[in-house]
Amino acid sequence: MAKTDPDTQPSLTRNQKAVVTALKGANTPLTAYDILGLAPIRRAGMKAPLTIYRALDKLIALGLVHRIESLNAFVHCGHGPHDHATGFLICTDCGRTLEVHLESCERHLAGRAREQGFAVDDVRVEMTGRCPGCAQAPAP
Amino acid sequence: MAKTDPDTQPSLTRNQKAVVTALKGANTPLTAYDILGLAPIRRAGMKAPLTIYRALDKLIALGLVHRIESLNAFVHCGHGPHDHATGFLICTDCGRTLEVHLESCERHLAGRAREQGFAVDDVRVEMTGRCPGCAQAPAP
DNA sequence: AACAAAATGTTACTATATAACGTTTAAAGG
DNA sequence: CCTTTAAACGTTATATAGTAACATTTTGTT
Repeated sequence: MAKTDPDTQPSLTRNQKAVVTALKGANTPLTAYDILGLAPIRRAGMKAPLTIYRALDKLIALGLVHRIESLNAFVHCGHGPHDHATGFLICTDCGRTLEVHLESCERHLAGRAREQGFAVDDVRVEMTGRCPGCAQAPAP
Repeated sequence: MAKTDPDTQPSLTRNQKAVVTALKGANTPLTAYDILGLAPIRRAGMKAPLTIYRALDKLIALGLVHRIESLNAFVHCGHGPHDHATGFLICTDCGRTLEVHLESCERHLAGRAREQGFAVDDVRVEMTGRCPGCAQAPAP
Protein backbone atom coordinates (compact mmCIF):
# COMPACT_ATOMS: atom_id res chain seq x y z
CA MET A 1 0.00 0.00 0.00
CA ALA A 2 1.16 3.54 -0.77
CA LYS A 3 3.00 5.36 1.95
CA THR A 4 1.22 8.75 2.36
CA ASP A 5 0.51 9.05 -1.37
CA PRO A 6 2.86 11.51 -3.13
CA ASP A 7 0.07 12.72 -5.40
CA THR A 8 -1.87 14.48 -2.69
CA GLN A 9 -0.75 17.73 -1.06
CA PRO A 10 2.77 17.29 0.24
CA SER A 11 3.43 17.45 3.95
CA LEU A 12 0.05 18.43 5.31
CA THR A 13 -0.41 17.25 8.86
CA ARG A 14 -3.41 15.37 10.08
CA ASN A 15 -4.96 18.52 11.56
CA GLN A 16 -4.27 20.55 8.46
CA LYS A 17 -5.81 17.88 6.25
CA ALA A 18 -8.88 17.71 8.45
CA VAL A 19 -9.38 21.46 8.22
CA VAL A 20 -8.81 21.79 4.50
CA THR A 21 -11.12 18.87 3.90
CA ALA A 22 -13.81 20.52 5.99
CA LEU A 23 -13.50 23.70 3.96
CA LYS A 24 -13.58 21.80 0.68
CA GLY A 25 -16.79 20.14 1.72
CA ALA A 26 -18.52 23.34 2.76
CA ASN A 27 -20.48 25.44 0.31
CA THR A 28 -20.04 28.63 2.30
CA PRO A 29 -17.14 30.14 4.21
CA LEU A 30 -16.77 28.69 7.69
CA THR A 31 -15.62 30.43 10.83
CA ALA A 32 -12.99 28.79 13.00
CA TYR A 33 -15.72 27.88 15.47
CA ASP A 34 -17.90 26.46 12.71
CA ILE A 35 -15.01 24.20 11.80
CA LEU A 36 -14.44 23.31 15.42
CA GLY A 37 -18.03 22.12 15.67
CA LEU A 38 -17.88 19.67 12.78
CA ALA A 39 -18.03 15.98 13.60
CA PRO A 40 -15.04 14.94 11.46
CA ILE A 41 -12.96 17.58 13.20
CA ARG A 42 -13.93 16.32 16.63
CA ARG A 43 -13.23 12.80 15.49
CA ALA A 44 -9.76 13.91 14.45
CA GLY A 45 -9.25 14.92 18.08
CA MET A 46 -9.30 18.68 17.54
CA LYS A 47 -11.14 20.37 20.35
CA ALA A 48 -9.65 23.81 21.04
CA PRO A 49 -9.97 26.97 18.92
CA LEU A 50 -6.22 27.34 18.82
CA THR A 51 -5.88 24.01 17.12
CA ILE A 52 -8.09 25.24 14.31
CA TYR A 53 -6.37 28.60 14.02
CA ARG A 54 -2.95 26.99 13.83
CA ALA A 55 -4.02 24.76 10.99
CA LEU A 56 -5.67 27.69 9.22
CA ASP A 57 -2.55 29.84 9.56
CA LYS A 58 -0.47 27.21 7.86
CA LEU A 59 -3.01 26.56 5.12
CA ILE A 60 -3.27 30.28 4.40
CA ALA A 61 0.51 30.56 4.23
CA LEU A 62 0.47 27.73 1.70
CA GLY A 63 -2.21 29.47 -0.35
CA LEU A 64 -4.68 26.65 0.08
CA VAL A 65 -7.14 28.67 2.12
CA HIS A 66 -8.27 32.30 2.04
CA ARG A 67 -9.64 34.41 4.82
CA ILE A 68 -12.77 36.47 4.16
CA GLU A 69 -12.22 39.53 6.31
CA SER A 70 -15.75 40.81 6.33
CA LEU A 71 -17.08 37.47 7.57
CA ASN A 72 -14.25 36.40 9.86
CA ALA A 73 -14.47 33.18 7.92
CA PHE A 74 -12.36 30.93 5.74
CA VAL A 75 -12.74 29.28 2.35
CA HIS A 76 -10.86 26.66 0.42
CA CYS A 77 -9.03 28.13 -2.52
CA GLY A 78 -10.36 26.37 -5.58
CA HIS A 79 -7.63 27.57 -7.89
CA GLY A 80 -4.58 26.24 -6.14
CA PRO A 81 -1.78 28.56 -5.16
CA HIS A 82 -1.45 31.66 -7.38
CA ASP A 83 0.57 34.82 -7.26
CA HIS A 84 -1.95 37.47 -8.15
CA ALA A 85 -4.65 38.82 -5.87
CA THR A 86 -8.12 37.36 -5.77
CA GLY A 87 -11.44 38.95 -5.06
CA PHE A 88 -14.43 37.39 -3.39
CA LEU A 89 -18.06 37.69 -4.36
CA ILE A 90 -20.17 37.09 -1.30
CA CYS A 91 -23.85 36.33 -1.76
CA THR A 92 -25.87 37.98 0.97
CA ASP A 93 -28.77 35.61 0.32
CA CYS A 94 -27.26 32.16 0.39
CA GLY A 95 -23.85 32.94 1.87
CA ARG A 96 -21.90 31.26 -0.90
CA THR A 97 -18.78 32.93 -2.20
CA LEU A 98 -17.23 32.97 -5.64
CA GLU A 99 -13.58 33.68 -6.21
CA VAL A 100 -12.49 35.96 -9.05
CA HIS A 101 -8.97 36.55 -10.22
CA LEU A 102 -7.75 40.11 -10.40
CA GLU A 103 -4.71 40.17 -12.66
CA SER A 104 -5.45 43.47 -14.36
CA CYS A 105 -7.51 44.97 -11.57
CA GLU A 106 -4.70 44.38 -9.19
CA ARG A 107 -2.33 46.40 -11.34
CA HIS A 108 -4.90 49.13 -11.61
CA LEU A 109 -5.50 49.25 -7.87
CA ALA A 110 -1.85 49.11 -6.97
CA GLY A 111 -1.27 51.87 -9.49
CA ARG A 112 -3.78 54.09 -7.74
CA ALA A 113 -1.90 53.43 -4.52
CA ARG A 114 1.47 54.26 -6.03
CA GLU A 115 0.10 57.58 -7.24
CA GLN A 116 -0.05 58.41 -3.56
CA GLY A 117 3.44 57.12 -2.83
CA PHE A 118 2.19 53.97 -1.22
CA ALA A 119 4.10 50.68 -1.70
CA VAL A 120 1.53 47.89 -1.86
CA ASP A 121 2.21 44.45 -0.46
CA ASP A 122 -1.22 42.91 -0.60
CA VAL A 123 -4.60 43.64 -2.17
CA ARG A 124 -7.86 42.31 -0.82
CA VAL A 125 -11.21 42.77 -2.54
CA GLU A 126 -14.57 41.66 -1.23
CA MET A 127 -17.86 42.36 -2.96
CA THR A 128 -21.31 41.64 -1.60
CA GLY A 129 -24.38 41.08 -3.70
CA ARG A 130 -26.40 38.21 -5.08
CA CYS A 131 -25.05 35.15 -6.77
CA PRO A 132 -26.41 33.90 -10.10
CA GLY A 133 -28.87 31.58 -8.40
CA CYS A 134 -30.19 34.09 -5.89
CA ALA A 135 -30.19 37.08 -8.25
CA GLN A 136 -33.18 35.68 -10.14
CA ALA A 137 -35.25 34.42 -7.26
CA PRO A 138 -37.61 36.94 -5.68
CA ALA A 139 -36.56 38.17 -2.27
CA PRO A 140 -37.40 35.53 0.34
CA MET B 1 -28.29 82.31 20.41
CA ALA B 2 -28.32 79.85 17.52
CA LYS B 3 -30.53 76.84 17.95
CA THR B 4 -28.29 73.81 17.20
CA ASP B 5 -26.41 75.54 14.38
CA PRO B 6 -27.66 74.54 10.92
CA ASP B 7 -24.17 74.68 9.44
CA THR B 8 -22.87 71.62 11.25
CA GLN B 9 -23.94 68.09 10.44
CA PRO B 10 -27.68 67.86 10.66
CA SER B 11 -29.22 65.76 13.36
CA LEU B 12 -26.23 64.04 14.85
CA THR B 13 -26.86 63.13 18.44
CA ARG B 14 -24.49 63.90 21.25
CA ASN B 15 -23.08 60.36 21.22
CA GLN B 16 -22.70 60.34 17.47
CA LYS B 17 -20.89 63.66 17.54
CA ALA B 18 -18.56 62.47 20.25
CA VAL B 19 -17.63 59.38 18.22
CA VAL B 20 -17.13 61.13 14.92
CA THR B 21 -15.04 63.77 16.64
CA ALA B 22 -12.88 61.09 18.21
CA LEU B 23 -12.30 59.51 14.81
CA LYS B 24 -11.52 62.85 13.19
CA GLY B 25 -8.87 63.47 15.81
CA ALA B 26 -7.18 60.09 15.43
CA ASN B 27 -4.43 59.50 12.92
CA THR B 28 -5.09 55.78 12.67
CA PRO B 29 -8.25 53.69 12.59
CA LEU B 30 -9.70 53.07 16.04
CA THR B 31 -11.51 50.02 17.31
CA ALA B 32 -14.77 50.43 19.18
CA TYR B 33 -12.91 49.68 22.39
CA ASP B 34 -10.21 52.20 21.55
CA ILE B 35 -12.94 54.80 21.22
CA LEU B 36 -14.57 53.64 24.43
CA GLY B 37 -11.32 54.26 26.27
CA LEU B 38 -10.92 57.88 25.22
CA ALA B 39 -11.36 60.54 27.87
CA PRO B 40 -13.74 62.77 25.87
CA ILE B 41 -15.95 59.76 25.28
CA ARG B 42 -16.07 58.91 28.96
CA ARG B 43 -16.79 62.53 29.72
CA ALA B 44 -19.71 62.38 27.33
CA GLY B 45 -21.10 59.62 29.53
CA MET B 46 -20.55 56.75 27.11
CA LYS B 47 -19.37 53.69 28.97
CA ALA B 48 -20.64 50.53 27.30
CA PRO B 49 -19.47 48.99 24.02
CA LEU B 50 -22.99 48.95 22.67
CA THR B 51 -23.19 52.71 22.99
CA ILE B 52 -20.17 53.02 20.72
CA TYR B 53 -21.41 50.46 18.23
CA ARG B 54 -24.78 52.13 17.95
CA ALA B 55 -23.20 55.47 17.18
CA LEU B 56 -20.84 53.84 14.68
CA ASP B 57 -23.70 52.06 12.92
CA LYS B 58 -25.50 55.30 12.36
CA LEU B 59 -22.39 57.16 11.25
CA ILE B 60 -21.58 54.41 8.78
CA ALA B 61 -25.12 54.52 7.42
CA LEU B 62 -24.67 58.25 6.92
CA GLY B 63 -21.38 57.71 5.10
CA LEU B 64 -19.39 59.70 7.65
CA VAL B 65 -17.41 56.73 8.89
CA HIS B 66 -15.95 53.65 7.22
CA ARG B 67 -15.20 50.30 8.71
CA ILE B 68 -11.83 48.69 7.95
CA GLU B 69 -12.67 45.01 7.91
CA SER B 70 -9.17 43.66 8.22
CA LEU B 71 -8.56 45.70 11.37
CA ASN B 72 -12.01 45.60 12.97
CA ALA B 73 -11.55 49.33 13.20
CA PHE B 74 -13.18 52.52 12.05
CA VAL B 75 -12.05 55.71 10.34
CA HIS B 76 -13.57 59.07 9.67
CA CYS B 77 -14.37 59.54 6.00
CA GLY B 78 -12.40 62.55 4.90
CA HIS B 79 -14.27 63.01 1.64
CA GLY B 80 -17.79 63.41 2.88
CA PRO B 81 -20.53 61.14 1.65
CA HIS B 82 -19.94 59.80 -1.87
CA ASP B 83 -21.59 57.24 -4.05
CA HIS B 84 -18.65 55.30 -5.46
CA ALA B 85 -16.60 52.75 -3.59
CA THR B 86 -13.45 53.64 -1.75
CA GLY B 87 -10.32 51.66 -1.10
CA PHE B 88 -8.08 51.84 1.91
CA LEU B 89 -4.30 51.83 1.98
CA ILE B 90 -3.19 50.52 5.35
CA CYS B 91 0.40 51.13 6.41
CA THR B 92 1.71 48.12 8.29
CA ASP B 93 4.46 50.25 9.84
CA CYS B 94 2.67 53.24 11.32
CA GLY B 95 -0.93 52.06 11.12
CA ARG B 96 -2.18 55.10 9.26
CA THR B 97 -4.65 54.63 6.44
CA LEU B 98 -5.15 56.55 3.25
CA GLU B 99 -8.43 56.54 1.41
CA VAL B 100 -8.48 56.22 -2.38
CA HIS B 101 -11.48 56.62 -4.61
CA LEU B 102 -12.28 53.84 -7.02
CA GLU B 103 -14.52 55.26 -9.71
CA SER B 104 -13.06 53.33 -12.62
CA CYS B 105 -11.75 50.40 -10.63
CA GLU B 106 -15.17 49.86 -9.21
CA ARG B 107 -16.65 49.52 -12.67
CA HIS B 108 -13.89 47.14 -13.61
CA LEU B 109 -14.35 45.00 -10.52
CA ALA B 110 -18.11 44.97 -10.73
CA GLY B 111 -17.73 44.04 -14.39
CA ARG B 112 -15.66 41.01 -13.49
CA ALA B 113 -18.40 40.03 -11.08
CA ARG B 114 -21.15 40.43 -13.65
CA GLU B 115 -19.25 38.16 -16.03
CA GLN B 116 -20.06 35.48 -13.49
CA GLY B 117 -23.69 36.48 -13.19
CA PHE B 118 -23.20 38.16 -9.86
CA ALA B 119 -25.15 41.35 -9.03
CA VAL B 120 -22.87 43.54 -6.96
CA ASP B 121 -24.19 45.75 -4.17
CA ASP B 122 -20.99 46.84 -2.51
CA VAL B 123 -17.27 46.74 -3.22
CA ARG B 124 -14.64 46.88 -0.50
CA VAL B 125 -10.92 47.12 -1.18
CA GLU B 126 -8.17 47.09 1.40
CA MET B 127 -4.47 47.16 0.56
CA THR B 128 -1.62 46.78 3.00
CA GLY B 129 1.86 48.13 2.48
CA ARG B 130 3.92 51.11 3.50
CA CYS B 131 2.83 54.71 3.40
CA PRO B 132 4.96 57.43 1.77
CA GLY B 133 6.64 58.30 5.05
CA CYS B 134 7.41 54.74 6.09
CA ALA B 135 8.36 53.49 2.62
CA GLN B 136 11.60 55.48 2.69
CA ALA B 137 12.67 54.81 6.25
CA PRO B 138 14.72 51.63 6.76
CA ALA B 139 12.89 48.82 8.51
CA PRO B 140 12.80 49.57 12.24
C1' DA C 1 20.68 7.55 18.03
C1' DA C 2 20.89 12.67 18.72
C1' DC C 3 19.48 16.89 17.65
C1' DA C 4 16.57 20.67 15.90
C1' DA C 5 12.34 22.39 14.07
C1' DA C 6 7.61 22.17 13.61
C1' DA C 7 3.31 20.86 15.23
C1' DT C 8 0.27 19.75 19.02
C1' DG C 9 -2.45 19.73 23.58
C1' DT C 10 -4.27 22.25 27.38
C1' DT C 11 -5.68 26.00 30.14
C1' DA C 12 -6.66 30.38 30.66
C1' DC C 13 -7.39 34.69 28.86
C1' DT C 14 -8.10 38.99 25.79
C1' DA C 15 -10.66 41.25 22.18
C1' DT C 16 -14.73 42.07 19.41
C1' DA C 17 -19.68 42.30 19.03
C1' DT C 18 -24.64 41.55 20.13
C1' DA C 19 -29.21 40.27 22.77
C1' DA C 20 -32.82 41.66 25.62
C1' DC C 21 -35.41 44.89 27.95
C1' DG C 22 -36.73 48.97 29.90
C1' DT C 23 -36.32 54.25 29.78
C1' DT C 24 -35.54 58.73 27.66
C1' DT C 25 -35.52 61.94 23.98
C1' DA C 26 -37.00 63.93 19.84
C1' DA C 27 -40.09 64.72 15.74
C1' DA C 28 -44.67 64.99 13.68
C1' DG C 29 -49.55 65.62 13.65
C1' DG C 30 -53.80 66.97 15.66
C1' DC D 1 -49.71 72.66 23.53
C1' DC D 2 -50.27 67.84 23.99
C1' DT D 3 -50.29 63.23 22.26
C1' DT D 4 -48.35 59.73 19.55
C1' DT D 5 -44.65 57.23 17.62
C1' DA D 6 -39.96 56.28 16.32
C1' DA D 7 -35.32 56.71 17.29
C1' DA D 8 -31.79 56.80 20.45
C1' DC D 9 -30.03 55.55 24.90
C1' DG D 10 -28.62 52.91 29.41
C1' DT D 11 -27.62 48.64 31.63
C1' DT D 12 -26.57 43.97 32.25
C1' DA D 13 -25.39 39.89 30.54
C1' DT D 14 -23.69 37.07 26.99
C1' DA D 15 -22.08 35.47 22.49
C1' DT D 16 -18.32 35.18 19.12
C1' DA D 17 -13.48 35.64 17.59
C1' DG D 18 -8.71 35.18 18.52
C1' DT D 19 -4.23 34.75 21.42
C1' DA D 20 -0.66 33.86 25.36
C1' DA D 21 2.05 30.74 27.77
C1' DC D 22 4.11 26.52 28.48
C1' DA D 23 4.74 21.67 28.38
C1' DT D 24 4.84 17.67 25.15
C1' DT D 25 5.01 15.07 20.87
C1' DT D 26 6.12 14.32 16.22
C1' DT D 27 8.99 14.81 12.25
C1' DG D 28 13.01 15.54 9.59
C1' DT D 29 18.16 15.62 9.53
C1' DT D 30 22.61 14.51 10.44
